[in-house]
Amino acid sequence: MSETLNISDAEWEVMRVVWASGESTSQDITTVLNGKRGWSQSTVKTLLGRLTRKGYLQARKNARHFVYTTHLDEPDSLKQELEGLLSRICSRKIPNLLAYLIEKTPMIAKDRAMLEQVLRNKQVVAEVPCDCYPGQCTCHLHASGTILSQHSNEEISHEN
Amino acid sequence: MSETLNISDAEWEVMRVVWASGESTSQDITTVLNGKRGWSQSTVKTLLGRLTRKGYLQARKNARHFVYTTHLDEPDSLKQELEGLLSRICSRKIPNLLAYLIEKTPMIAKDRAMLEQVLRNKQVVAEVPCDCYPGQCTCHLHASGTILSQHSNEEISHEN
DNA sequence: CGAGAGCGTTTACAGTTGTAAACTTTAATT
DNA sequence: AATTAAAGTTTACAACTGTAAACGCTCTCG
Repeated sequence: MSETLNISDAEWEVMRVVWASGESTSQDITTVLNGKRGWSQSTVKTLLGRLTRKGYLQARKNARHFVYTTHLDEPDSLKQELEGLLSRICSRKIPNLLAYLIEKTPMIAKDRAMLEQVLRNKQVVAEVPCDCYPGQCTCHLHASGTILSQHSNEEISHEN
Repeated sequence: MSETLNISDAEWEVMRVVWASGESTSQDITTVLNGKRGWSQSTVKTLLGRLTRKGYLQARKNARHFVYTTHLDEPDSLKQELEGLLSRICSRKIPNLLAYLIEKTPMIAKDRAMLEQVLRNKQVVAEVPCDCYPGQCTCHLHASGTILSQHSNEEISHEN
């Protein structure tokens, strides 16, 4: 339905306030972000405008003022942003990345137990296919026709 | 030493080619990215220029042409980009995010075993502190002075 | 040695982002 | 009803991105 979610860093700061309080006035948000980032009311208002235009926030008229709410879910939104980043590397390398994340994330015993449980239930496959475009991953080095010509002695054909 | 790594999506496409082949000429890269994204030689050259200026790529003069290399490590670079995203949510919520990532990442048995091992070795703490700025996380709702003023009690909910 | 091929550099240009001032509309107060 | 304060809207503007054409230097081939 929605296009790819696209929330900038500054916009995310605003979203966090809305997510935290459920409903926020422009003033609420300004108070928080002025404290955290020193932003002026103008800045927050611009961000609110952009987020509303993008459809990520709804402005509802309250007795005196506008109240902003969102239909977006915070963890879901972050997941979407994560997808983009994770697609930057070969899917075969992602488990290693996960290992790193697990190592560096502080957690309590319950978290660890939960993750262990998830892992225990995890279905594995016989082989994870490399999803990279040839020439962007070493998985393809041994593949048949490598796109790259070995730049050595031969001169190059100029296509167009 | 280096500032926060900052590689845009388009630049990353170029980096991937260099990472994959170790050494690439502008032409190598153009070939790959023309195939994958339809980019012209000009586009690739611009990107190469920007990456070189940022210090992410080195241009070394070979016999006839330039060869680009990098000192950056691909997984490390991605980790750095990930940090930025992960700092968008409360550190207490990260384990749940990890659970999601584990679930959705296809892996082979060895990967799962490796992750299980990592988890087994994982040190846990008694409590994970909320690292959010007050007003940006519900962890702070019960904290003493809430920054946000409660806006009026009367609710106007015209939800559709 | 001159011409063309190849490659890096400069310039271009629209769209997004970060930050904010100025302007306008609306609602509360006197 | 006029004034004013608050909130939304418009305008601003530089930096960064995505995409690419034009320009210029150098190396190689004839």
